[in-house]
Amino acid sequence: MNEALNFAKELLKLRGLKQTSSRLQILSAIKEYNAAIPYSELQDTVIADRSTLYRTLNTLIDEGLIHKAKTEPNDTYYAMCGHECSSNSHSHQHLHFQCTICKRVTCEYLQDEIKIRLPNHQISSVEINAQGVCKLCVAV
Amino acid sequence: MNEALNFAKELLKLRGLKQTSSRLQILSAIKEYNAAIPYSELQDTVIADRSTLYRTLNTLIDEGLIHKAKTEPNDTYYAMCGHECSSNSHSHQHLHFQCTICKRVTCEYLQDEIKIRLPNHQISSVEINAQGVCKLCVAV
DNA sequence: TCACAAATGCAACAACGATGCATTTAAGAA
DNA sequence: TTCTTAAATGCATCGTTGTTGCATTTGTGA
Repeated sequence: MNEALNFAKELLKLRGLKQTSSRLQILSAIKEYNAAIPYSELQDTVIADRSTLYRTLNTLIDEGLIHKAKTEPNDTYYAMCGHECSSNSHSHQHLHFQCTICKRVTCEYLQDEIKIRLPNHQISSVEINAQGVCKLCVAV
Repeated sequence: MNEALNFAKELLKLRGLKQTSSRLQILSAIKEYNAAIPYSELQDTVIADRSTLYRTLNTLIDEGLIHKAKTEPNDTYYAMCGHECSSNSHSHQHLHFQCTICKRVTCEYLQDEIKIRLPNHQISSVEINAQGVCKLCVAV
């Protein structure tokens, strides 16, 4: 009946990856968190050596299962990727939003695509981080 | 005849700040670099204790003289602010661009302003980081 | 030249992130 | 089910970034 765990197992099977303890724990934790999960939360939750945690996170990123979000001043968050990501390419049509009140970090998809042009530059990737007040905290 | 040093002195005088050794060194170094300067470069260049370097950088940021740019995966750069910044507010109508070839980080001002709207969110600040190939490396 | 607040150097500490190496484990083959 | 093997893990260790407390030094204005 552990929904997040089943999700993690399915996802690993689908991508042809080993179902190791740390992978299952990490993916479950992210799934259950319902927002980008802070590294410290993973550290507290996942039962594994710190080096294993880092290595596994990097593996999952390389495989296109999760991605990283950085916030000011210095925190790292992890979130699930969509189906469009793979070990070949991460393509994220979203930005990362951090609420200055509750500190939650979420992936927000935009209706209008953002085009950025710089004369004489070839832009290959753009990363957008926004800060403000989220819909839950606005209501208060 | 040291232009960058004179610039640093003038800037500090203009803002009513003490002309200390680390401030002058840092501002001169940034001015001379002609791009956002990596922290490691400051570390190698500025003759001061590491803690002084950090404290002074934070002071200059607080006073609105410089600002920080972060790049993937984990580097911090520092650049001059425009006149519009002060100890009260940093307002940056630009993005940070890092060339994947020469690694230089520059502040790039956009002609068309970017508006980002998220339903039910109050956005207070937006930070944009772009990666690609700069005009110098494109030519090669 | 003096006084004082501010800046500095030094020491120590914490967190993040990486790596080498021996051991354990997941998963497919026999 | 058992065996095999590559991959994953734990442990030890290292380096960098960033912070803080405290005694000493320095810049500036009187």
